[in-house]
Amino acid sequence: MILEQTLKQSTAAIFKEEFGVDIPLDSVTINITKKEHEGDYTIVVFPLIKISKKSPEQTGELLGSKLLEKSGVVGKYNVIKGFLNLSLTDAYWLNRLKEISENNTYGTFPANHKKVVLEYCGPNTNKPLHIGHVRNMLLGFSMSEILKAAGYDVTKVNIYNDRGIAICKSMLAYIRYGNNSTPQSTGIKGDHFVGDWYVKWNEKAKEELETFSGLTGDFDEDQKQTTLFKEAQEMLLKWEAGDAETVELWKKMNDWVKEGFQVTYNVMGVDFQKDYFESETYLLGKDIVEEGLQKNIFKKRVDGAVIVDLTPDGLDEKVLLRSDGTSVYITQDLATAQLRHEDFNMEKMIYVVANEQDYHFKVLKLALQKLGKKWADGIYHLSYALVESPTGRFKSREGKTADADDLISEVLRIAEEKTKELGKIEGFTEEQAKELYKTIGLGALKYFVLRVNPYKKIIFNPEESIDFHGHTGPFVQYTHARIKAIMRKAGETTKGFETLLWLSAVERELIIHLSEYENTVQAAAEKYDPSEVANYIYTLAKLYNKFYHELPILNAATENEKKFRIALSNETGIVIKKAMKLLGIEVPEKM
RNA sequence: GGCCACGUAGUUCAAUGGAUAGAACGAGGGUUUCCUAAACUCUAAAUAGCAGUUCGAUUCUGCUCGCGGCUACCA
Repeated sequence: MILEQTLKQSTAAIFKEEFGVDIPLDSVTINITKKEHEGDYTIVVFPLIKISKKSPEQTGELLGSKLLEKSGVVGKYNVIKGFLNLSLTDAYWLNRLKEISENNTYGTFPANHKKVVLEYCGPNTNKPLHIGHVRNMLLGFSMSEILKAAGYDVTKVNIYNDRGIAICKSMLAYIRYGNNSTPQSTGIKGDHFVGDWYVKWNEKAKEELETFSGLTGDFDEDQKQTTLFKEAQEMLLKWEAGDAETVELWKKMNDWVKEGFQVTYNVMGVDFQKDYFESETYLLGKDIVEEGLQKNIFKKRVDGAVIVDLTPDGLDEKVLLRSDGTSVYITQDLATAQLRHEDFNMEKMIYVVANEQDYHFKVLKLALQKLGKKWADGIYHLSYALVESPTGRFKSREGKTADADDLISEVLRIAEEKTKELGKIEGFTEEQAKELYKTIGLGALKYFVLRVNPYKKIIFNPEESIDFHGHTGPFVQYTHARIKAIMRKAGETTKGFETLLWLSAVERELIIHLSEYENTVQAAAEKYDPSEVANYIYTLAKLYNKFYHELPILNAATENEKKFRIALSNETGIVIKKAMKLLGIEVPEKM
């Protein structure tokens, strides 16, 4: 914040004056004062004693007295060991609150005209979305909101892995056992419908394997012996050859899947401005490989495969094109990256992809950089850890517990149950009640996922339902609803307040925290980390509840105090709503 | 084997190299003639281990142990 900057500068000026030394602003560390000590901000004086050549206490005392004298905002100070605790004047904080509440775009930064392309979700079209996609979508969507607030021009894109052997397995099982059924005829959501045929294929392949002997026990390996696998491979070849019948079925099934996904996207509240399809890009990329060969950056190995040698960068040799001239995964990613550069000419390209692919993205970025593509510097892999069950990684065969749609309906069900238990829906229409369950249920789920730092794995126990108390989405939502109740009662007659007030500790803490919001948005954008925002909101809500409990608002002793507390409540409500929006979470007016 | 993450109360998560490591859930106690008790409040409870750098280390370095991922002409 500006204030911290000011304090640093004042400190530097004082040191210049007292000791004739220019100190770098970075050497002044300022923290929020720990609550067991008196003060708002704390300057750590240890790093400064080398210059002052005095004890930490003396240095702190000197700096404190000078700041008190000159800064105009410091009301008092105390020194404990090497820590200088500064208390700013009540007037400063009251004016700060005014400033914030008069700023309609508080927490949103002016447009910086930098274009960001953000890829997230990246589903396969042979099975429904699972809990990993949920984390991905929440991170991706939230990151786009945060970057927008930080001033970036964000375009969200999706990538569909819509080709390959897996989808052929679904198609094959459908042809054999599907009897021309459809999602419509069966009432099954499209992505689940297609996923069921994928499961069917696996079942049948296992049945077939029972007739074999001399297996390795590794299904991935053994399945290759089955006729079902061979047929799927044949189908893939037909697809690649453009066989009309195969392509038609493929399109039909892909459309079902995408319709199904769209339903989930809508519930989750996520969207995309552009879709990319591997089926359209998997053949591209050879030009880029050729370009690399021309420039002598890539090499053709004796067996004919094209590789990039990344051993100087601490990585390995990586194959970019098979010896038979066909593409591998990274070939198309090189192409897709190039395509997006041409489509958007972006400054940054963010990939929200699980950390299993850390290596892949290192290679991708390096390969493009070696080709001299400057825009590749803007590639950032927002890597996140997997969601695991207490017993380890969710396997698709564990089925229901990891399915995204099941997870969502479960959390909505719990929201309904708990809300009814608490008798919170008096006066709600059926429609409004449904809306509330959705708000709260999704709020719980989204917050649960987003409050955790992306690089940390999330342990999710499907046996224990997601919590609605404590450090949760509903807690924050409840705080917002409380504030709105106050605002409804306060009406319009209480605008503005005089800054001649004495602040209590909670009020002061609340204003300080509100004034940290801008920093939080910026930090979250810089670190690509929505959990910064999630943790910020929790502290804000927690402080507000404390304030609400300790002090009367509508029944405050004086009219001015009342106006001030209403303004403080109002602003807290606004910031909660804004910040929750950055996480893609709605907040209710009543709950 | 090599490379990359991670390891904090019983559990799930916090902590720009700074003070007595914060919360939540769970456990045990308290608060409702008072603006929504999905709240507030008190108590017990943790840095995997060993060295090193530093005035100061959960944070940086090295080693050990543990867990996971990557190590494909799969995606």
